[in-house]
Order: sequence, then structure tokens, then C-alpha cells
Amino acid sequence: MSASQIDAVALDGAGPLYDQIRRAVRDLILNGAWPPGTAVPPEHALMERLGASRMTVHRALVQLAREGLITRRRRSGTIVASPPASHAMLDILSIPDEVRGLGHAYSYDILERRDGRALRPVVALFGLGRAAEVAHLTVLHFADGVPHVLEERVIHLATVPAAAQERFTAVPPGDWLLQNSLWSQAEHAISAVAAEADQAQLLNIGEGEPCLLVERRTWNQGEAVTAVRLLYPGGRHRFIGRFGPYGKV
Amino acid sequence: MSASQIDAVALDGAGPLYDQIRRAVRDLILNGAWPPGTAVPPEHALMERLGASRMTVHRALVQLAREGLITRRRRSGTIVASPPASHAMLDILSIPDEVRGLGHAYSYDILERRDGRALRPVVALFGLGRAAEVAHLTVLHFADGVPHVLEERVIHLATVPAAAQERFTAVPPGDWLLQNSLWSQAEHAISAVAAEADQAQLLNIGEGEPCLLVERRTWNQGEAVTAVRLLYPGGRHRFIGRFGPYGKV
DNA sequence: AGTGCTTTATTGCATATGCAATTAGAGGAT
DNA sequence: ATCCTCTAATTGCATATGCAATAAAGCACT
Repeated sequence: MSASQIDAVALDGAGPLYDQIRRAVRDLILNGAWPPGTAVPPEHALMERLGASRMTVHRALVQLAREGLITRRRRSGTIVASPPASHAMLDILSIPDEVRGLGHAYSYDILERRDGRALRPVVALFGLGRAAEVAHLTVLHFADGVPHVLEERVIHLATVPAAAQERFTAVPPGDWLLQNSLWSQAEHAISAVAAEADQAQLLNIGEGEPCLLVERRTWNQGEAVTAVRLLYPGGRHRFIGRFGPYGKV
Repeated sequence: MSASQIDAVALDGAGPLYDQIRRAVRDLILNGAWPPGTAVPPEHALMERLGASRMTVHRALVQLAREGLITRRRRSGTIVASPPASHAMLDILSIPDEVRGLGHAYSYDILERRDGRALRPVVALFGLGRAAEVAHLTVLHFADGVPHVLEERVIHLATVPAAAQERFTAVPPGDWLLQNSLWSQAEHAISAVAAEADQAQLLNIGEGEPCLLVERRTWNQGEAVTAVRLLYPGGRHRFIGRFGPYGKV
């Protein structure tokens, strides 16, 4: 832990001390200053730096650990955790994982790629400026060689400049983005639609057959990152979630 | 707080003391011994009863408050909270609320009701005994008079005996169950299907049109409570959720 | 180099103490 | 009764202290 890292922890004076500490550390993690794997200063160091008692620092860190942002081990210390790759009711962030989890062999094919100015609907989707540079991608994912899901994706190149050079030959764009970009907020919508002719052909189903459509938009600190539409053949897929009265189980 | 209520708090000796206390109180809430609104003993009372220090009791209760099971106010004390009526990404537990939230007038119609022995598929759904008594209900929900969602429901009468007498004239069965039954676990699945002829007619859409199908099963302490299939016309509905890398936002 | 022992840094847990903030309820004044 | 004030019950927060558990790091000996 370098001096600059511990000096970055700064309180804002608002609310209880333990919560100021919790938010200070949380913000350093969420905005990328402390990427996953970074060592969080030990309680004694934070204690000195912040002039708080150890129990107060402890309380803040224990809470962050419960929230999953950090991992703590006796003697080893505290490190920033890797964000979980799956979420709540929909374990669909990584399509390779999803397919392999079902016991199938995974493969994918980039059908089309076009980089350039954002089209009007994309601009509307994110509220971008008219001149925003984006990458448009169409990807078909297979399970045991059978079409599994059709992905149409837009990546905002101003937010993820490295994507302009990336060919996505080894890793599909969704997984690549998980590892090469930060995101702080996402929104998704689920609906049912009838497959259009070209989509039906790609997915090897009949035109008009019901499909699950998952649309997801992702931002980092208010800046657009990516938007994706995933079209699943309805007969073959269902999303399952379990929960209790007070939240996920 | 009667003596019987505080005497019900019992530790199991497993793990940290604060966590034993947390689980003891949590279990009393989840299994219905302390229904919503019940006063939880003040910290001093629990302290004496359990022989723990106030800070330890405090830690357990603060955590339960963060989890949403109890509400605490200075001087007033601590009470058991009402379970939230909506969950995670899918705010679909109360259809009246859902419809009104969209700005429409809500109404519903019980199309059919049949009480008796569970049919074979229902038995399989829940793993019930062959002789289990259930209520089968078909309900159509309207938004501004337009069909909104078709509900097919099964209620396990052994778990919710009061449902046998209830006519569901004032409150639809989903909402009635929320208020008149306990549940500790639920599972739901979302898929896309084509509307069958009779369903399409009820929903006033074309046969074969894509629909979102939400299937939910609910248990209390391992005993089946209810199962429901909700069929939403696909063109008209989408479920939206927002979340961050570490969970719901 | 490896092997086993000891030291020590770090977190986990529980207690005791004190004061602050909130507000229900008691009691008093009108 | 109504309003006001005061009291006291209850939770919220921070500190200080001590010990336990864990495991990394160092060290001694082969």
C-alpha cells in the first residue's frame, strides 16, 4: 500500500464517521482508483490516517465486506474483490458461462462489425451527441453448434477506446467488456417479441416464433458504455430466479 | 413485549454471539412467531435475557435493520417490519399496483374456480401427495378495461386453509395471499411463448402472438403455498430492472 | 533447499463506558 | 381539555481495551 493510496482516503464530514469511512473506501473502489486485487490499508493504518478508533474503522470495513466489495482475511489483510460476474435473477452477463453451465460446448461468430458515427436510434438510446463514435456488432452464439442467442451490440468508443482496436476473436465482446471496462450502473428490460425473418433465419427457427428479448444498457459514472439486445428463442430458454420475502436467497 | 415473547429468543451456540442473536431474532420473524408490527424487546432486555453486552445485541439488531426485517427508532423501540411487496428486478407481485403504477384503472374478473383434488401436473409442480386439496383459479386482470394479464393459480389449501372460504371478490387472489399467508421462499421462471387460441381470445390478441410467461412457485418453511402462471401479451409489456456491479441499486 | 518452530501482523469478537439524539409519555399550567 | 415542559426510555455512535484466531514471514537446523 503506497502513500498515495492511503492518502486517497478522504472523509466528507457528512453523517456518522463509520459511514464516511465506508463511503470513502467504496468510492475509491467504484471509480477504479483501487482496482480488484488492490490491498486496502490495514485497520491500524486507516486509524492513524483518519484519527478514528480501530472499532470504527473495523465497522466500516466489515460492512463493505458484507456488501461484497472487499475480501478480508486474518493476518493476510484486506483486498478489493472482483465484481461478481452474475447478478440477482438473471445470470446472463457471460453468455459463454451460461452455455457451459447448461452443459453445452460454446462457440460464437462475429457476423458483422461497423465502426463509425452513431445512428439516430443509438443516439437516442444513450442521449449521446450526434457525432459520437461507436462500434456496432452483430454476434451469434452457439451451444453445441446450435444457435443459442443473437446479440446486437453498440459500444461507445469514447468510454472504451481500447475496443476500437480489439477484434474480439478470442473473447466475445460481452465478456471482453466485463474485463476491460468499468461500469457502475446498468438497466435491463425483458420482453417477448416475434422473430423477424432475418433473425429467425440466423437462429434457425420459424419467422414469427416467440423470443425473449433482453435489452441492457450500461453506464460508468454517467457515461454510456454499451448497449446490447439479446434475442433468445423462446421455446428453448427460460430465466430462473429464487428469492425470499426480504430479498434474494 | 410479553414474557413469552422474549423467552422465545434462544441461542444455538454456533458461531459468533452477535450472529446467534441475529439468527434467533430473524427466525422468530420468518416463521411467523413475531408477525409484522410486533415490538422486538429493547436492547437492555435482550442483554439481560441472553447475558450479552449491549453492543453485541446492538450489532445483531443493526444488521437485521439493514436487511429490512426490523425498523428501529430511538425511544420508540424496535418493531418487526412488513415484508416489502415488491422484489428485486421484477415488481410484479401485486398486479393492481403494477397496473395503477402505469397510470391505468385496474379491474379484474374471476373466470373460473374449482376446488378439489390436485391434478397430476399440479402434484408434480409441488411434489404434493396425490390427495392434496387445492383451489384452481383463472383470473383476468384489466388495465383501463383492456386485458392486461391472464393468471392461472393453484392454492394449496392445507397451507392456506382460509382460502377455501374466501371468494376473492374484493381483492384478487395474489394480493389476498400476500396479506393472508406467509412465505419464506419463491422461485420464478420467465420465458416467451406463443399464445394459444383460448388464451389469445381472452387477452384479445392474435393466436400465436408472443407472450411473456412468468411462472412462480411459493413455499413456506418447505410447504407449498401457491403456484401461478402469468401470461402477458408480449407487445405491450416489458420488465425493467436497474442494478450495479455489486447488486441492486 | 527444505523442514519445522517461533514470531508477528492483521482481522474477529466481545465487553465496558459514556455521551448524543430522539421522542413517548408523565405531569403541570392554563 | 389543551398546551407546555420535563423526564426518561431507547437507540445511535464512538472510544478504549483485551484476547483469540489466522496465516505470513522469519529463523534455526538439518
